[in-house]
Amino acid sequence: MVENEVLPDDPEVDADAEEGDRRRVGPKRSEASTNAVLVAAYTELTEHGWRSFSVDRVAKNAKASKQTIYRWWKSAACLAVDAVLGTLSEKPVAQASTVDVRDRIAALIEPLLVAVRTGDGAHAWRGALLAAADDGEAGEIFRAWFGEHVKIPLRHILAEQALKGAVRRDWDIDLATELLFGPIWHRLIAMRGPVPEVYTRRLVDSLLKAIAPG
Amino acid sequence: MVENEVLPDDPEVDADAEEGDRRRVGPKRSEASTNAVLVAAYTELTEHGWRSFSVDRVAKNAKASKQTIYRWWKSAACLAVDAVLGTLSEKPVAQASTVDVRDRIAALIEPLLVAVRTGDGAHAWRGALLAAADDGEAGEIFRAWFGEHVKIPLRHILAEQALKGAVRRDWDIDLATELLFGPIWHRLIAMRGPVPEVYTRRLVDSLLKAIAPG
Amino acid sequence: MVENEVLPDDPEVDADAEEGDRRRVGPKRSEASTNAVLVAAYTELTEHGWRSFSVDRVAKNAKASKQTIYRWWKSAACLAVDAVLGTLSEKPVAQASTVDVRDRIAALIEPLLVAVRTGDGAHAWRGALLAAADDGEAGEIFRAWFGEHVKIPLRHILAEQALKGAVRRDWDIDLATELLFGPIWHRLIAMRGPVPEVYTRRLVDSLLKAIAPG
Amino acid sequence: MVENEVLPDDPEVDADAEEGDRRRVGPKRSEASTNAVLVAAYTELTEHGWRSFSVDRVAKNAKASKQTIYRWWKSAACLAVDAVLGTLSEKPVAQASTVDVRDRIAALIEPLLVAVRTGDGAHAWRGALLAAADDGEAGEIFRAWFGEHVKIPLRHILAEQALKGAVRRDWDIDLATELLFGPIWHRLIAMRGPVPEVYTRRLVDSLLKAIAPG
DNA sequence: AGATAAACGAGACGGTACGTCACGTCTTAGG
DNA sequence: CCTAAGACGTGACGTACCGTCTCGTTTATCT
Repeated sequence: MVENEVLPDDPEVDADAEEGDRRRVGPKRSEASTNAVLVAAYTELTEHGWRSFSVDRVAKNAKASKQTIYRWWKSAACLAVDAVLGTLSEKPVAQASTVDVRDRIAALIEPLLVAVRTGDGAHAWRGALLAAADDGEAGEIFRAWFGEHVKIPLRHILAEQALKGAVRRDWDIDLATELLFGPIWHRLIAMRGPVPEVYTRRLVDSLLKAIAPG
Repeated sequence: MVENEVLPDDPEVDADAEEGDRRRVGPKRSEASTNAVLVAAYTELTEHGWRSFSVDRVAKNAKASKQTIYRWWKSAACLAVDAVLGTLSEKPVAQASTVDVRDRIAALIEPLLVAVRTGDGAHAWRGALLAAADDGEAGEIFRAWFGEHVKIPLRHILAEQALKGAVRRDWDIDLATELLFGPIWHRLIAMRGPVPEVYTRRLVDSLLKAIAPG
Repeated sequence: MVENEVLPDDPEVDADAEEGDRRRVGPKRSEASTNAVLVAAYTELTEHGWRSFSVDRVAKNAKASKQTIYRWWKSAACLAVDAVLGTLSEKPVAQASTVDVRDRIAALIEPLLVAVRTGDGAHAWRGALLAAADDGEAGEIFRAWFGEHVKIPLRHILAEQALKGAVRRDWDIDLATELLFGPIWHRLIAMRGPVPEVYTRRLVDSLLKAIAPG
Repeated sequence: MVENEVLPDDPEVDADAEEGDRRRVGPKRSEASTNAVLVAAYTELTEHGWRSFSVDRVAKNAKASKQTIYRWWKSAACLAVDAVLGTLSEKPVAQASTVDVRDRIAALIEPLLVAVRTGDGAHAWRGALLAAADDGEAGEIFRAWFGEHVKIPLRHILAEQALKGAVRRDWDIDLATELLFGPIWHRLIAMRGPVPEVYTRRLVDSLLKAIAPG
């Protein structure tokens, strides 16, 4: 789950310091409220899209106060991005390098492709994308998630392939990610349509062809 | 220039009807006003982005009344899309089939790539895309333009190549367009950044490799 | 009725100028809306008092928008004062100097005393007073009204009496008004109670005694 | 000092009951905190007036928690009234009946008149009055104080004068107090201005004249 | 010396209202 | 009949406070 980081500065770092634990007092962030807001925000995206995304409505549906929302999320856009990213599996399983490279790459786009298969999922993801494109902070959150969950794993995979000579020498991680995801955004954003069911193989093929050596 | 078609009633159809010359009287649409609105809308996109796009502000800056805007454009999104698309050259010159295929494909993306090279252009195009993604009508306008100026020309080119055997038999126009444009959207929308200057060749190459026969 | 003056600058002044009529175009202020707001504001005062006076509620009850309220009144306090002062008879009839001085003075406080006789009236007037005391602009409006409808008439009356020798030479209009009205505010504000029914004579007597010559 | 009575239910009543001594344990009310809150509340009144009086701000400035404030004062209005009344001298010295009656009456209004001479004092007192007028409980507190420190002493004085025949037979304590204080409220509330420096004599004179026999 | 309980600072929470902004519609007067 | 100007009802914005509540810490008194 990606959020505005409010972590209480890593207590274990100085926990064994003699006495200097200057810990917060007072009530803690309410988990129930947080979850209700995230769910309501996701629903809001599916029902009203990004342009008509209303924090008032999210607050009402989550039985939360607007103040609570603005306390933990910098903007409506951040909330929208967070709500959608949070629905994806927390951590992609690190895959052994013996697995077929096609499958390993496919695993990076599969969760997203599954999510946008349904109408609601497509609406929500389109909304999150638009929010991330509208708002600087939300963009940061999205790109941070994208870097961690996509770019870094993909870089590992391709670096291995490069060692084997299966990838041209001047391969570029940016080119690779945009070949994998660009087509999805095209369908989702520019064409405003659903993303077809059988699509994974096509994307992986395009990528592998484009960066094949020779 | 793409606009909400309000050209009603094709005057020549019933002009010579027996006495139906119920022709419009009064002043015609003011060209000056139209242009001022389009310019103001473009500026609005570059300065405020799509989320904060304000028709009130456009009207004020264009010294036009809101009524005038709503008379000729169905929504703010339509206006935004129209304002941006209108800045592209009216008609791509139909190119002889003798020209190199790389250059002919490049000509389809070149105007867009040139436009988004500047910060303002990137903001404006990003805004137009978001508007088209937000709003059904605006999406139609965008896709109509895209079909006419990109998809049809590209289809012609690829069909010719297919005849020469330079393109695999199962080539698909949708796959082709999304390979050409997807990466641009990825940079513009998902990464919220500028699009690099030397990019055309890379896109054309990716496409040709992906649809190369064999 | 006392309001933020938006009078269209006295058109008859330059109406007969040859051509320079730079008149406003566009819709005029809606009388219906104005009245509905004033009524709702008065009711709001009687039902919730000044501290809990809510512009949102006034707007809702008047079926008006908050924008409309803020367009014509500088603040909630100004609206509250205006709503209450507007319920008093527009102009006190100018009275002949032959009428008994007691009655002429009584006529200055009678409308107010009648108004605060009922519970609602007392609540409303208390609210208006508090609003005028809270807010600078609202205070101006109240004092302007007070000057015009009370101080000036009272000064005339007392000046006449002074000529007859019925009033001491060093009479002071401020002293006079505060002797007449101070007791009312004491009852209304400090004691938070109603103002007794038979009260006029007492106030007039106190005043006349205090400024009697000798 | 006038406060919401939170006396711990008269312990001596049942203290010697057989085993009912369920006495309080734990820390007592913190005097430092109480004073800090009262000072902060007074400052808040002088700086923001009553309408914008904020308990949050008082708590922050007093380095107290809101809980502590709400534990000891029923409402913001009560706190405001308490903070202002607390600044007046605790007990007016009971004056011998040989002192001149003018001076004895003057002593009842002098502390207030001195307090409102400064800008801050006038703001604070205006605020306290408005708070007392807005809120029922705060009004009670104010009127209780007023009864004890003004009405009762004044009644004694006037009763003595009545015995001497210096006051008309139908004198009324309410009339007397409102003649003494009404003018002050008029200046403070209705005119929103300062109260002039030389004023005491005028008020006492008005009162004595109004209730003089004959 | 515990154990118990209240007071305290801090501050999160569900709410209500604020005053502003923008929406899309409607009204007026001028050309 | 188009246009500029702009008032209107609607509704969302992001902020400020409200009064209640939950924390963990700090006293004070009672076992």
